[in-house]
Amino acid sequence: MSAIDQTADGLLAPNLAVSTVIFTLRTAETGELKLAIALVKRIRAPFEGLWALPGGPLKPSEALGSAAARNLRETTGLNPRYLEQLYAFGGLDRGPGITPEDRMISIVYWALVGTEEAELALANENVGWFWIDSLPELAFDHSLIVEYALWRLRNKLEYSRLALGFLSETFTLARLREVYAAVLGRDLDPGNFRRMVETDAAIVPTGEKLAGTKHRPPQLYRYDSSMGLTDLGPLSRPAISKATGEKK
Amino acid sequence: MSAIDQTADGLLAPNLAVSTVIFTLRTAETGELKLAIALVKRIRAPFEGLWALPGGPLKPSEALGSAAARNLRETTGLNPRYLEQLYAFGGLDRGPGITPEDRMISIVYWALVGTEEAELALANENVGWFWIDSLPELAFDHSLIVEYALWRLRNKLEYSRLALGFLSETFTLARLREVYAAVLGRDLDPGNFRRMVETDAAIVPTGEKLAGTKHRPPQLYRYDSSMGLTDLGPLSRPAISKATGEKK
DNA sequence: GGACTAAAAGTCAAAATGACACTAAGATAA
DNA sequence: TTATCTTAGTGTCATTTTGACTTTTAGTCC
Repeated sequence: MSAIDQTADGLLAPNLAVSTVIFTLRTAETGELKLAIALVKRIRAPFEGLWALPGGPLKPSEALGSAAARNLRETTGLNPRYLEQLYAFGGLDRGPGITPEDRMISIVYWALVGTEEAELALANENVGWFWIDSLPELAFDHSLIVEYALWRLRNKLEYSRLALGFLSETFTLARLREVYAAVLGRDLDPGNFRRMVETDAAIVPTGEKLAGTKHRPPQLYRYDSSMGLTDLGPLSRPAISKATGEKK
Repeated sequence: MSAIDQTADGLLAPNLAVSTVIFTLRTAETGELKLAIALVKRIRAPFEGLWALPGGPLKPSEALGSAAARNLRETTGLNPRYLEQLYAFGGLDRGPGITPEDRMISIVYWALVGTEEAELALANENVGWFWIDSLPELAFDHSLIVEYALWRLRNKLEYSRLALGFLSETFTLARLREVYAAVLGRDLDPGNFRRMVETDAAIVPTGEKLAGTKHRPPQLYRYDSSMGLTDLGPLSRPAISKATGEKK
């Protein structure tokens, strides 16, 4: 049961796993949107009984991002709206009682899933959503990982369209503003927020209004998905050696 | 010589390597600073004879960042001024002729080394500096990796103090501006640049001036290193499971 | 002393930002 | 039928930030 094996050239190959921080927004009892993540309960040592990030080993002929997406589907039954690599954690101090022999390299992704879908996600005694502001004790160094993922999410939200990853096809500006408020943890001025969104060519009015409110009916907007939620630079292109570069 | 081995639980563990994109600035024949990276020549298949990023396997009880720093020392004889994880590349299409059995996961770091030190770095027929704007054909998907590292460097330069990673203890504003120009590939207005730097409390005048110029002697500045070159968020803290969190 | 060079300081208009006030369009209550 | 409530949507204004540019300063070189 050792996590380490001898490779052909005499070096020790540490075990490799892919985990994902899955964010969603859910409606709290107070009626406001709140940020939550998906956790699974560990059913074996170490840290048996504690909550941890969903994850698993990497399959032999599986790309890293595919492994994260598969894992997300298997634990929540959902497809991510957005998926990005977060960081590779491979320190030797990833938890008390972890010896260098048990050493584990985790390639961690983070994902956004829609508010509506998240309600339908499978949840049982071993899988569940947890409010980001009141997480239980987590296994390994997963608390740090979640903290870092949250930091990235908050940063990116301010200079990208990531917020749309939480919403469905059409939405009102008030709803979009709620997303920002929930993630950033502070309210935004409605007027200034509207000005900001209107300068973004990727967010366009549908022409229809949302009926049934007890006040003036708001305009519905749509996201022009040809523009992408964020700028990943060269990584958005397929990975091809410019050298002998054929293949597409 | 297979790159894959059977682990105890029956899964195949892919080989894992750590590579680094090492940036420096060097003085070109024209006298201006230009961005360069360190490459090593491959002495075995695949891609034998082509240039590649310096890297090597991860040692059993070595942290990922330590492996990158060690590797940097071994290939250039230098210590990095700045070192940050870039990305984990683990796709199945990392180069022509690479089968799923040869699959390799590369955890790539990027580093900055000082302009002065870089001149002293070891260079022979198998290691050398290459101008970023005229790279040779690279092995594997290393062209993409370099492109991505450059994109990150350029982005971070604009909202951090990373430029100082290329310079030594004291420097003039003109020199610092040269660094920006070299990395970003465009000139900056001297007046506006000065205004920007002067709002940064981490860059302070030493009180001394640089003599020997054929014009008005410029003020020397120093970097207050208590502030850090960039904000890495929660990752700047030591990784400790909040759970049973002792250890420092 | 005059020409030359880059340092350093200053000017100014345009653009972006933050804090508000005001008007519009519906539902609901009197 | 009219007043009230609530949020949508528009408009204003002062402050800050940004980019382009001018002027003055302190040295070297001839």
